[in-house]
Order: sequence, then structure tokens, then C-alpha cells
Amino acid sequence: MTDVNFKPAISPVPREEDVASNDPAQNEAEDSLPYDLIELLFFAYKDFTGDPDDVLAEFEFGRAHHRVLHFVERNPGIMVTDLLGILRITKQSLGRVLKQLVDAGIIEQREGLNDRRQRLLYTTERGHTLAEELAHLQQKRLERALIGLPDGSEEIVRQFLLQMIDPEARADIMRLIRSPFPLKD
Amino acid sequence: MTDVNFKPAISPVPREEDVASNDPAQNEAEDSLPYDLIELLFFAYKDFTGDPDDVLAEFEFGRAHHRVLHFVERNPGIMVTDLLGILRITKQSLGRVLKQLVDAGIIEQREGLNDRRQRLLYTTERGHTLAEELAHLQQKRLERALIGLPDGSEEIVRQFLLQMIDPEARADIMRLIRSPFPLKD
DNA sequence: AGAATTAAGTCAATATGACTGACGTAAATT
DNA sequence: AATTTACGTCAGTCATATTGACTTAATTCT
Repeated sequence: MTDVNFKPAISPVPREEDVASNDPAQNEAEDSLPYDLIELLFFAYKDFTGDPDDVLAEFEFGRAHHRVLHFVERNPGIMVTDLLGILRITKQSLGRVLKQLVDAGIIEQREGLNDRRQRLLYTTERGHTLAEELAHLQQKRLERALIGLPDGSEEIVRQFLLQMIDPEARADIMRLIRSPFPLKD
Repeated sequence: MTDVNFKPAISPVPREEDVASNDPAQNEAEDSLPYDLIELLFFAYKDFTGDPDDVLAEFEFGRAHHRVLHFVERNPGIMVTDLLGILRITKQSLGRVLKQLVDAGIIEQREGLNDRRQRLLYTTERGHTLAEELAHLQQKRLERALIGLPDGSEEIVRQFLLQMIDPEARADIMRLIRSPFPLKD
């Protein structure tokens, strides 16, 4: 048997309000619901995160560890506070995951040079290697997903994804994505 | 202060292996990692699921309830077994969530006509309304995300998302998406 | 008719990743 | 000197998932 088995039984009692009325305008809203895109996003995202999940499972790490590792790899020397702001989780949630990554020698904490309260975060050699491995897996999937699409599709997808994000957050995220080393301050 | 605050401190010690070597080919793999797409997907998906999450929080429901409601709405009369296959979770995980939805009058179970072991799943009137509300929220976000993109972009995005999915699963998912009422068997 | 399989549910124990709220300490800023 | 910030921690809770074993009823297979 295949992994995914879709043979829903027949619908013995079709819902009355689902029967099209004579007025097309009345059905428009319901008919135009983009269920295909909604479901494709669901399945696509699941598989997209699945690749790294499988690798991390060998280390007894989960997706939370991946997110932390990813953003530390991308923003070496990031403050704990800023990392919390990116991930939108609480200090306590980060605490456990971060401690495990530090204990496993994946992430390293260094005291801030100017501000000794800070515990700036860096990937270790091992962490750097692992982060790259995970990014490569996701890269391969992204490349496969763009195969056969017309020129310019990557930029369309990029724009689409950016516009999926809440408008207020877009500028911040653009900055984060474009310049992982702001070197400001 | 804005919600997202990205001011990572400067990197006092740039990693040595990150300094470009004289051989461009040696840096290629690392340089081409599509961090922007990876991160855009992360933030986009978070906001995409965030809209329904907010509505469901009022009912004391979570994302798990949304997924169940969504696929029952889309596949009226679906068997529990098939729903498990779609969601890829265990019977026990579904059990609790499904019971809460039934207790809240969102989902209804009817005995199969041909096979009396089955508890076929349907949305109630209320469940149908709620499912539509949530789909509308996601529809609005998808429409916003496609604004300003060239003609044919929706199809490109659809194809991109489909190709993000593991090849073995694509056919099943295509069938699921296209014909929520297979009427077969 | 009897055996095997399937659909659904349940019990018990566990793990992960998140939350709230409060508190403490050290360091920097005002 | 007072306040704020950065970080960590304690204690408790919640949501969602897991595994494995077992039951009941109904259907299908031989």
C-alpha cells in the first residue's frame, strides 16, 4: 500500500447549500476558494522541513534546533534578544534548545566585546558544517521545484513569498535576508 | 519598538573558512545557498497559518484542529483511516482533536452505509461556516501575495509548490486536490 | 463456517516545543 | 543613584505529537 491513501467514501448526503443556486454571484465566493494552493502549501512545507528533520533526528534534535542553528549560522554574533525577536518565541523556549546546542558543541557563546552582558552566538566548526548540510538539502529541493519553470520564475516565487508576509514585517525581513552582517551599531 | 528587531552585533571574529579563496569553484556551493528563499518560506508559512490560528484560538482550538477541519470540509464522508493517511499522524493524535471537534459540534460522524465499521466524517453547519471563514482568510493572503506579479504567476507558484513535494506523493496529492469527491469504490 | 483482516477506539507512558509569570544578577545607560 | 537592558532561571502548564498494546465490531477471505 502506498503511503498516502485517498479513497474517501462517497458522500451519501450532499450538503444542500453546496448545490449551486441559480444566481452565479451567490456562489462566487465559495467557488473561488483556492483550496489547491492552500493544500499545496501545506504539503510542500511539510516535505521542505522534512529533509532537515530527518538529519537532525540522528542528533536527537528537532525543528526548534534547526531554526536556532540556521539563524545563528546566518547571523554570527547575534544577541540572544535579537534571536528571540526573529523566532518570535520566549526566552524560556529558546533556553532549553540553545543549551542543548551549546552542550553538543554546535553553537558557541562569546561575551560581547563592548557590552559584557551579551552572550553573542556563533556556530562552531561542527555547527557550521551541520548548518551547511541542512541548507544544502533545502537548496536541492528548491532547485528541483524550479525545474522546468519559465525564466524569471525564481524571482516570481521570491516575490510571492515576500508578499505572503505581513506587510509591516516585510522591511525587517528583507533587511535580515539581504544583509546577515549589518555591521551597524 | 517594532515587533521584529534585527540588530545583530558585529561579528568580531569572521570565520576563516568564510573568507573567499582564490579558486572561485571552491566557494561556489556555499555561495549559492538560497538562504533568501529558505527564510522567506519560513516567515511566509508562519504568517499564512497565523491568520487561522488567531480565529481558532477563540474556540480554544489549535492548528491541529484546523487541519482536521480543513480536510473534512474538503472531503465530506472521509474515513478516519484516510484522514490519518493525509495528515500523516497517528490515530491517538487524531483521536483527541477529533473528539473535541465533535463535542464542539464542528464535525459530525455518521456510520458508513455499506460498511458499518466506518465513522464517516462530515462538517456540521457550524463547521462548514468556520472552515469557509478560515479558507477565506488564507485566500485573501494568497491574493495579496499575487498582486503585481506578471500574468501566469499563479500557475508558476502552483507548479513550484507541487514540485516541492516528494515526487512519489505528487500523484496522490494532485488527485486529492483536484477531486475532493472521488466517488469511486 | 471459521479464520484473518480491517476500521475505529482506547489505555498508558513519553517527548517536544511552546507558554506565563516571577525573580535575580550583572552591566550599561540616563 | 536610579533605571533599564541582557540574560538566565525556577516552577508550572499546555498542545501536539509519539510508541506499543489491546479491544470491539464488522467485513472479507479461504
